[in-house]
Amino acid sequence: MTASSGARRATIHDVAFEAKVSRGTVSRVINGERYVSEVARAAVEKAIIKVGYVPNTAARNLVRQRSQAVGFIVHEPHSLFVEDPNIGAILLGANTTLSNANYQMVSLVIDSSRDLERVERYLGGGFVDGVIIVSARTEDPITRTVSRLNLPAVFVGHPADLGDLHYVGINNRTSARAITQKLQETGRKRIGMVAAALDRDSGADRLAGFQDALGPLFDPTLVVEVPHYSYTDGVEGMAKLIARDPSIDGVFAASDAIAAGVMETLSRSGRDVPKDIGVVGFDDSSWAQRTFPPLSTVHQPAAELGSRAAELVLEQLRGESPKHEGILLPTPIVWRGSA
Amino acid sequence: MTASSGARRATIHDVAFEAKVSRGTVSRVINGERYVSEVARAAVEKAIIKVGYVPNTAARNLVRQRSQAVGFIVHEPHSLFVEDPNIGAILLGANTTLSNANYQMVSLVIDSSRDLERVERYLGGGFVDGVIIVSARTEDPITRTVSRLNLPAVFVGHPADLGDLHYVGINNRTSARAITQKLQETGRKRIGMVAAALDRDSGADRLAGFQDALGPLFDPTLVVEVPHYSYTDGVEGMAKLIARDPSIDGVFAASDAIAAGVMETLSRSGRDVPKDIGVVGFDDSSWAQRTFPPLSTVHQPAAELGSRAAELVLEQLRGESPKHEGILLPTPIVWRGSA
DNA sequence: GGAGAGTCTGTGAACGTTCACAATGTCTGA
DNA sequence: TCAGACATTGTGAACGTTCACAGACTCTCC
Repeated sequence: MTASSGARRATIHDVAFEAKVSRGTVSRVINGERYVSEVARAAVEKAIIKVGYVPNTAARNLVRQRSQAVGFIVHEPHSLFVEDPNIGAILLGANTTLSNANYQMVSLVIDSSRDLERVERYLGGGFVDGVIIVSARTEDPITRTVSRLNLPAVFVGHPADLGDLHYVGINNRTSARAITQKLQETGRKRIGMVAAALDRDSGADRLAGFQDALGPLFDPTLVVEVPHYSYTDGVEGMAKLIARDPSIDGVFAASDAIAAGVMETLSRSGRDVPKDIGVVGFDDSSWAQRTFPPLSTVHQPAAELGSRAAELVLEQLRGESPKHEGILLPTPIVWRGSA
Repeated sequence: MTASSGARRATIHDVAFEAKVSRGTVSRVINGERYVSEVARAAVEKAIIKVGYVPNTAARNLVRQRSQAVGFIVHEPHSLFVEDPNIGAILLGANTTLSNANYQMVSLVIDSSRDLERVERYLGGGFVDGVIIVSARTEDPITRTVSRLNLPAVFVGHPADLGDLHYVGINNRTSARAITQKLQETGRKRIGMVAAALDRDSGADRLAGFQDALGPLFDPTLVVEVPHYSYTDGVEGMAKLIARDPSIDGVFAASDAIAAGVMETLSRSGRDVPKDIGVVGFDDSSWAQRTFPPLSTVHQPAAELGSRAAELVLEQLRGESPKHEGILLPTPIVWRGSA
């Protein structure tokens, strides 16, 4: 109950009084412990409903010395956090799993070094029992922070210097190789790539996979690097690619948003997709269905990524040390009309 | 500190010992109260840094009888919560303001009646001190719940039956009228509308504003109703509009996402925007810049909506009763190339 | 019939704050 | 010089839980 509300909130004492047992017994019932007789349990359960008892989180957290909260740390510009459907889906997946386990999720966006400091203070202050970290880079200061604090952590994606920290991700390299091969099988000869976020493991691995697939045919002039996985970067990247080689007939875009931008540029330059040129993307986000024709892409199980990350954190919180250091989720190819 | 970490977390006692003052004085310094001498204050501040003290939220919340958290309730399907850039921006604005005031934000999505029950339990359990409610409908059960619990609440938007509950929003009706008039001024004669979400005040008001602008020229056959503010609804809505009157030369789409769908259909039907037909949207979300040509639309200050809502909740939490029952934010028209 | 194991229950202490109150000191003005 | 106001400080109690421990009871088996 809030301060403004008249009625006092029921406590464990009220339940104990109502059920004619002690605090201890009520506590045992609430926490599902052994050593409670059937009649006591029934009486307590009835009393809980009668007085409308809900445990006080603050009191419980105080004595148990934890916060019952998990931090969801996104190391990206604010705007991307809002727009990127991928991050949104990861967040939602994590949130669902955590709240089912009665944990609260606190989102923390790091957009500046001031933010970083604030987040580190927050983590050090014991406001969260564990963290899920999205889109960390290699040598990310946040990685050191969680190591130092000895805070149960799970990364979505896996920067190179993760040490023995846990992660859940996908194999960007083999997935990129697979979809590039599929694109080759449609008979394309001059295949380029709009690569992005090369400071992130995901970006670098997608490029590597692309190169794997092409093998000796790989031509570095047909690779354009752009900073972000964004629509506008796709628009500009494709323009450069066309300028470099107008005869290009296939493009692997490092993300669906980029692919949407790529298709925009292609349509403005009068090229027909997929007749003149085939386009494939990566993520299978909501972008993929907004393009025309709909995009062939790699399905990234974003929501599951989030919920598996949450599970790994919960395992550590329960004191189990997860069997796997990292989990890689499968990434089926979704073939639509764009290639 | 976490249970797994060795070092004990510093408490107020450690600070008091270090600064050679009492608990009470430390508490006064932390909470910025009067009646602390300069020398005591300085000693305490120094000690806090030395021992690395961070207040324990659980203990504080326990004695103060509050949770220091605000619920962010979204009454929409999960998927919309993730995709809709508007809701995302509102969320971000609210989150920023709340965390600056040292409040935590807890997102709660209501997608089913089971969710509703869970959320009501959560609110009744005192887990939040206040709530921000997004996209409630008229006669929404959540409205009754917050009234009953006497929980400080602020709505984003204003369903008809809000009573004396506070809200922050925009004037959908006058904004819709203004942009429709602007579209008329470009010389269009046959103007239609793809209306959406008529069960929501926003949807109904946008339609009303459209009708206001057209006055006697209003022709109900040129209004198509679709369920959601979504891209695919825009695609289908425009197809119907063309079928009803192929000579249509102007469209007001109830949202930017719808407008993007509308433009997709127009491009497939071989119509040029803005030469053959002018299109205007509503929201000024990221969609508006993804279309080609970029969309003329009504700017909805989504982030500010969120932060103002948060401010209103915080005011109530401080015991002030806000001066205004509702706040309406200005909505400038952003004129780009689509009309 | 008594030892020992197992089950069930109640109680005091602790978690780390805030808050009201009492005690002390200092200043001001008559 | 002293009353009263005001500033400053310390202390005990309370917030609502959990947890360890001790005590009581009930079996089982020799």
